[in-house]
Amino acid sequence: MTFILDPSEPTESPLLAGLNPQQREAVEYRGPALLIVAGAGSGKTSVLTRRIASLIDSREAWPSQILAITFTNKAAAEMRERVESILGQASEGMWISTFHSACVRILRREAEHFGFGKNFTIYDSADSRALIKRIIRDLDADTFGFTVSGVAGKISKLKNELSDVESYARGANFNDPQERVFLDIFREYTRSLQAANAFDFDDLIGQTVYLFRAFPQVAALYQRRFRHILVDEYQDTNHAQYALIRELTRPIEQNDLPLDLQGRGALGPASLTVVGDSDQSIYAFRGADIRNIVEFERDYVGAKVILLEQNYRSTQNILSAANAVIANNFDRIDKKLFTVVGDGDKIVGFTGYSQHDEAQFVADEVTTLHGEGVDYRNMAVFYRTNAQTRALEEIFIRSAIPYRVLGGTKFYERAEIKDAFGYLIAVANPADPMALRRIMNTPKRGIGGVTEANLQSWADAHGVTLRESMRAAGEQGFGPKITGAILGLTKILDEVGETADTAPVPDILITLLERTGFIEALRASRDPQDEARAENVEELIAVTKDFQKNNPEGTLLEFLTETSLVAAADEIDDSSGTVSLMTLHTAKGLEYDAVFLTGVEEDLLPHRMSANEPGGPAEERRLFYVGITRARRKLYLSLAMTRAQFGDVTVAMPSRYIQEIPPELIDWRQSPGMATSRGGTQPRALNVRRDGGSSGSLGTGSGYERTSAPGATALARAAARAAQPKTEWANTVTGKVRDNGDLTLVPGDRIRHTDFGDGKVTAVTGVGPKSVAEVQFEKVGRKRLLIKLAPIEKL
DNA sequence: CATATACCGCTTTTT
DNA sequence: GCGGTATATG
Repeated sequence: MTFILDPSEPTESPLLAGLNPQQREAVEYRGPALLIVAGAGSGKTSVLTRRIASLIDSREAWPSQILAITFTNKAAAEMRERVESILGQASEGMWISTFHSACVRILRREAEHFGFGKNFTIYDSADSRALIKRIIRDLDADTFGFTVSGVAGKISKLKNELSDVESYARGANFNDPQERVFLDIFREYTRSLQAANAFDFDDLIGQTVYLFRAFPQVAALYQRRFRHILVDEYQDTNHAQYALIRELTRPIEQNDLPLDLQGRGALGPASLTVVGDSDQSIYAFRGADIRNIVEFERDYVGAKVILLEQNYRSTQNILSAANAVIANNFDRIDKKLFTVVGDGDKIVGFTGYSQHDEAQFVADEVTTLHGEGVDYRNMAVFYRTNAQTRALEEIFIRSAIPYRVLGGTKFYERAEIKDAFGYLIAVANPADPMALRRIMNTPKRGIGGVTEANLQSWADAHGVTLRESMRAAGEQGFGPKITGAILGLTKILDEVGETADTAPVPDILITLLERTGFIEALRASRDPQDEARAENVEELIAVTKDFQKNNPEGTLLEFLTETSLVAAADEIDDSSGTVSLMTLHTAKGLEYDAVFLTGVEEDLLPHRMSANEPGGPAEERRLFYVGITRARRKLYLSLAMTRAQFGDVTVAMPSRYIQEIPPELIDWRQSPGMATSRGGTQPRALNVRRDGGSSGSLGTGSGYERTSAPGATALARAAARAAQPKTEWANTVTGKVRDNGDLTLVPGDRIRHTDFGDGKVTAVTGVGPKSVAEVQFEKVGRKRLLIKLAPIEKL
């Protein structure tokens, strides 16, 4: 974040140095409630950190009286660092964390008040779905048309509204068999979580609210502790989160205080600061309620509102585009971002013939920018859906561009990693049957589905947990081999479990994996993929060692908590020197010198699925707006004319949002209007109806003349599909991955690339499978290629 | 009970 | 174009 430093200003306090008047007021204002309406890039993080620092610096608050809620753990860590660097001291006791992390912390301390243990498991969405799937099967609910995702979505929605089984039942229509069955599922789901000593993601918030409401003396504990509460990204809070803040900012009832503190004068409500921008609200789909911010002044009477409109991040061209786009959302308070840094470069537009072509454009620009001195870590590629990464990754690998995909969080989703976690959870929380089921027969021990079901029904009949049923396997008439296998596993879990609270996490994991032969089984397997799986598990061991190094006192429970609550953006490693690839949602709150916004097409952005939802297109527009405003200096908008979905090719149309940007702000390298299905140069789609006609051609053709391309009209679609082999598009890149084995190249070699044609190697860097050739192609210029994977042959 | 094969449905975004 | 599930076979 940069600030304009005006040397003429008195520097009365370093806390206020370089702030504009509104920012300054946001730091200094004192009162019960403050809403900071902060446009994109208006320096709100700096304002928040300085506000916290100033509260501590002036002795108005101890660090331990501060609770700051951020959207990601990474943002929390950064905020803590910055507060500490301003104050020049550690700020012990300050809570800066996400909603979910803060609630876990509270719940671990207080869970025993209402029938949970502090060692509860956190079910991620995959766990929830697995449980729901089981319940649907057990209740034969699929015959009523219930799907796992449907039920999961509905339950999540209800929990975000703080509904539980009872309150839902009160309003339910029992004449509707569907509703009765849903209620059964919901009830069973809730019961299962309770029995498993587990919370799902939504429970973490909802149950904390329940805890505060049901146990006022517990609430008073936290109301008394947190005197200053600050919430970032307030526009994306849902009802449960809103209620949580509401509970924490309640005046404290005298008789809820411990006796020795009663009668020592009333303690008013904590002061609340929220920061948000309704134009950046992009989580309505998961229950975020924009009214939380719109109605803040009504909820907190006497609240002060401060507007931050000056942008310190982007060039004026980027801001003008952003302003123009968001102005199309009616029903918003008009707010115009401005800057004093000047127009900057134009936005660059590009239309590829396929998503590979588009990806190649992005890769080429990344390489060019890198050549101009822009570090890889200052570039990011955004997209609407995770599926879009495939083409980008393919091309990036071949172009030898270091990149990282955020939020695929593939690692923790891998089966072998979930299995390893299954062992850890089984040790930490013996009541959890889901973890147990995962590992019962991994590695293979001959305990199959039938045995598992028998163990479960014995458990149900005797009213005990699955784990206890396993301990009693000897009484259940299994064969000697199976009984031995069950008891053997139980013994290992029980013995390791005794050290669960004290032993270092890597020791626990290694002991479990060794005694169960988990890794050994993977290594011994003849499936070649199992070797990679074994390596992944080794990687997990490294992760636990890392954790223990950073948290010498860290326990298994803390490790499990930390790994359950990672957000996509937490994975960014600022020192890594890689280009970041992420969804537009993940991009919120981040900023980069150069931003590539890809797939700006109808049905993708706005996404097809959002079309029918009320408020859908407007939310998609905010998403686009968020993407644009992440860019500091260079913004690229790209799209493809065809996109492969489900394997076959579909025609894509430029997004309506592109038209909302004043044309003079965009420099089209290859405009959507340049090529049509009929092989002509009719303007395509932009400002044009589908039946042709002409007007508003954007950009002027330059260099790329196509003889044919997939069609833009419905009529042309069939013809395009039948007639066009990909190879006819000279600028496209084939989707094949190949392996050139040990092919070595030296400068001077001539090569032929399936897409780029002939060229001469000018330099070779790197060793072994990572060696990269720099090639001067005759037609398309200079490119970097990963020798092992590029579709090339030596001439 | 484990392994191999065929098929279906699906993909929006996330803590 | 994939991953998960249902089915058949050893």
